[in-house]
Amino acid sequence: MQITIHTDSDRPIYRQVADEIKVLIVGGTLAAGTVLPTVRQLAADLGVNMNTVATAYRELQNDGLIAIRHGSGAVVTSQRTAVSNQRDVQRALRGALTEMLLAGMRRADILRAVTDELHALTREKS
Amino acid sequence: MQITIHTDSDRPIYRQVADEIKVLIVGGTLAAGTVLPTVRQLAADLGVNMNTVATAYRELQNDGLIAIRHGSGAVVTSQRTAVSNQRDVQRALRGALTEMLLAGMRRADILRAVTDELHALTREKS
Amino acid sequence: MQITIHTDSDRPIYRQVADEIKVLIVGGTLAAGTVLPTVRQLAADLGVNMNTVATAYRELQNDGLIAIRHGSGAVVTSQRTAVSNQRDVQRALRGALTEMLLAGMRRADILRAVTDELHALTREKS
Amino acid sequence: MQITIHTDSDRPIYRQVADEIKVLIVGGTLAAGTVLPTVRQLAADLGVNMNTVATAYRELQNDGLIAIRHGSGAVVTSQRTAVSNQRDVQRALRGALTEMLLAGMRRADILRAVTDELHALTREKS
DNA sequence: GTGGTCTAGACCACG
DNA sequence: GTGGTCTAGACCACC
Repeated sequence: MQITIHTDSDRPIYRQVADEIKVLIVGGTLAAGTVLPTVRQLAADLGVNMNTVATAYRELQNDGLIAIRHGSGAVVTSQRTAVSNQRDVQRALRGALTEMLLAGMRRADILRAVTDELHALTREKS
Repeated sequence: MQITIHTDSDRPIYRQVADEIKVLIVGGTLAAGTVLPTVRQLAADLGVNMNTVATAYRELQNDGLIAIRHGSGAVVTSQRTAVSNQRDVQRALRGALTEMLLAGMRRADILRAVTDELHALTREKS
Repeated sequence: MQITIHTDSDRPIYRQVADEIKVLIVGGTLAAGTVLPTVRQLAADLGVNMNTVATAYRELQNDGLIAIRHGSGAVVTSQRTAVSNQRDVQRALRGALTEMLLAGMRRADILRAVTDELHALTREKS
Repeated sequence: MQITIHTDSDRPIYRQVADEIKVLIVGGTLAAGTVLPTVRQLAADLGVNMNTVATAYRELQNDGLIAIRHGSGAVVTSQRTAVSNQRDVQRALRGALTEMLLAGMRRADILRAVTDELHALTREKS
């Protein structure tokens, strides 16, 4: 499971972990029935605290995307196609565009940045 | 001033306020020279503490979007003096793209949403 | 950590703290990776409120000089990630020159002081 | 009396006014015995509040540089050659240089900026 | 009356 | 235990 976290970001690590896994599930890369690594193992892989991964898994469980089986890891349970609503999307998108416009970026710059970052994000998860 | 905040959101209130005003300025709704409500006034309107609004205003001032003059309120400055750095841009962009991926949007959907919103934002500015 | 503040000064305490740390970082006394004291610790040392130190740290974070990680303190980042904009530069420079003119220094005195101090600052860095 | 103030600066207007006059006196442009404009007139010239100019004059009086004569303006009284101490100078200079180094400016850039700004400051007052 | 700053204390998110 | 945020209230600088 290829996950990249940015410790220097202001987004909580547990959320980065959860979000990356969510994207994989929603995107179909992780099908229902797939077994996720144990909390302990993923924590070791990422070099983060076990609590952090546990929190991420708990969030995934709350979203109904995985089932945590005591002693035997977690399993992807859902085929949900969306875990974010339109309002959040619009707010985030508008904020990002505003930031880019403030940076003096032109339409072409913005579109290029979007495709680049999109490419980077989805490639990391392949 | 049309600002709505969500106390139950996980985004800090001061940031919600700052971001909303930022969008209004970049969108042109708040033109350069416009006088913002006083800290106390806006705090009363929103039902939050004075300091919370003051923090939001300070952030806008650091971004160069408004000028705060002791004893005489805050005014919107020219957008040309504003600055935004690459870190802020990347952070916002990455967050927005993640949000869209979580909504189950595919590459084409995302690009369309970006161009649409970009169009909407810049059109408002005229 | 050698920091001294002057409560009777007209410069805000949080800015004094931030500026002193900034000089230490740029001068190389605080190298990248160095862990700063916790907010509570430094506040206790200086005899000021926690929030005051937190404000100073936030300013340093906004400048990209330190990275604050929830639950695990603040560390000095590489100077290369730091940013400073033209406004800050001009403001500081104008203030310094005015101060020197008020001290009765003439053009030659000022230029010599600048080169001397510049030499001292960059030499410390090695 | 050629005085320039920057309302967008974070330095208080009254201090800008006071400092500019101080520089003129310390620099010898305004000799002892010279009569300053009335508070009312200078306020009108600068487009600022009368209180602001009055505060500036009061500071000059406290520094022993001028004498305020009730009803007949203010007169330069001193030939003091310095109204700033070495500690303030060093602090301001170090802060400005730190800011410029953070902005990525090289030695040559810094020296040029200093001479440029110095020229601008002293020319304004001729 | 305006914003700036600081304090004290509280609660929460994070690791 | 760490930092983040918010509140309430106070005092000060500024205009």
